[in-house]
Amino acid sequence: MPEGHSVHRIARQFALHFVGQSVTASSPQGRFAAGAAQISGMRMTDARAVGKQMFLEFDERLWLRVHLGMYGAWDFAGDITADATTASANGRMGQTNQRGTVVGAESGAAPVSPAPASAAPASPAAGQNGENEDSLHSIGAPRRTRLRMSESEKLGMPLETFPPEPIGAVRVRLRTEGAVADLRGPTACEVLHPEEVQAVIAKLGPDPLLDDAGDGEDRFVTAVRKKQTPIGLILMDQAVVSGIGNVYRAELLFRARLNPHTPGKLVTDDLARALWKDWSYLLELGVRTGQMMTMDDLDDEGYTRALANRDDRHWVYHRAGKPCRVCGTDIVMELAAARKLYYCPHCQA
DNA sequence: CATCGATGTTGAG
DNA sequence: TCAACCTCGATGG
Repeated sequence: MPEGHSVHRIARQFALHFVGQSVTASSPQGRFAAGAAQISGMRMTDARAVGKQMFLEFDERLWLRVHLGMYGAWDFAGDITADATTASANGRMGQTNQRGTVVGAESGAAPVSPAPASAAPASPAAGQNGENEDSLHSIGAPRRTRLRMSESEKLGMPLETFPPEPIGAVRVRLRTEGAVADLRGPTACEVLHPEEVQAVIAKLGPDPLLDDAGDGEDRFVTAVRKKQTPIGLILMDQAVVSGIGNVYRAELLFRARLNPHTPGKLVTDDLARALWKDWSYLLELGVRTGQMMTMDDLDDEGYTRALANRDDRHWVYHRAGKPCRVCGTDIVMELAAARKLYYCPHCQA
């Protein structure tokens, strides 16, 4: 379920609270007993996200690969910094509003001109290292609490006892002295050796958070413009670009005013580059705020509404039959590769 | 309380 | 192309 931004946030939780610690691994559900035994007692040495996949490294170069798939989720509990502040003003970035195209402008063919990720001003007390983790720390000292991380994040009840009883079918429990992470419902969960991790990553397209400084954009543009496949399908292809899911797919296409059926070959170089830059922007925004906010440039009222209502966060996703926010035309939904694809037939003609 | 649908991927046919 | 995987929030009665 989670698209790329959530996985990066989960990896960040592990980096913050587990890396460097000795970890006890178990499989309360039983299905991962053997794998858990392989890594239990080792120190976690790294936590990384690549697109929708997460890799946790342990001593002896053993890696745990996790893909949450449709329903997967991690529940954290214990002395963790629950990042609940993201939905507040903290998540509100400077709205570099040089995108007349998106707000209410009906300027048809104007390509996306998203603010580069780096241009979004960090909030006042931004950390050094280029990391913007103020939202993680702003809540103060770690609290003994629960935090569910799937497609959305929910703060649970404060903890009475530690560790808490596993709830439901927990495939893996990772535990340090002060914190617990429970994994349920993943599509993939396996222990790998470094070469196997490399093989998985090699098959993945670029992730803007990892490849932005390198050749990520060029790899993306080249791959897109080589294909006859409709761009609406290409954006979902994890071999072309990592981390985009059904929501970001629809929203990126709308923001670019690009028809989903356009063959990759016919997407101009400029437009392909704009798509990559917009994905970089939205991903960074999603990681920073914990929200899939694909309509930026909202006024305070709109922002409040968007936070309250999931349905007010997007241009076209999940809005079939509703009027386009820009031109009023009914948003269309059609199935593409068994996934629901939403777009505005007028703006994205 | 039962049913539906979902922000994903794989593998069988 | 489609079922299976597997969980839970939203929806409706």
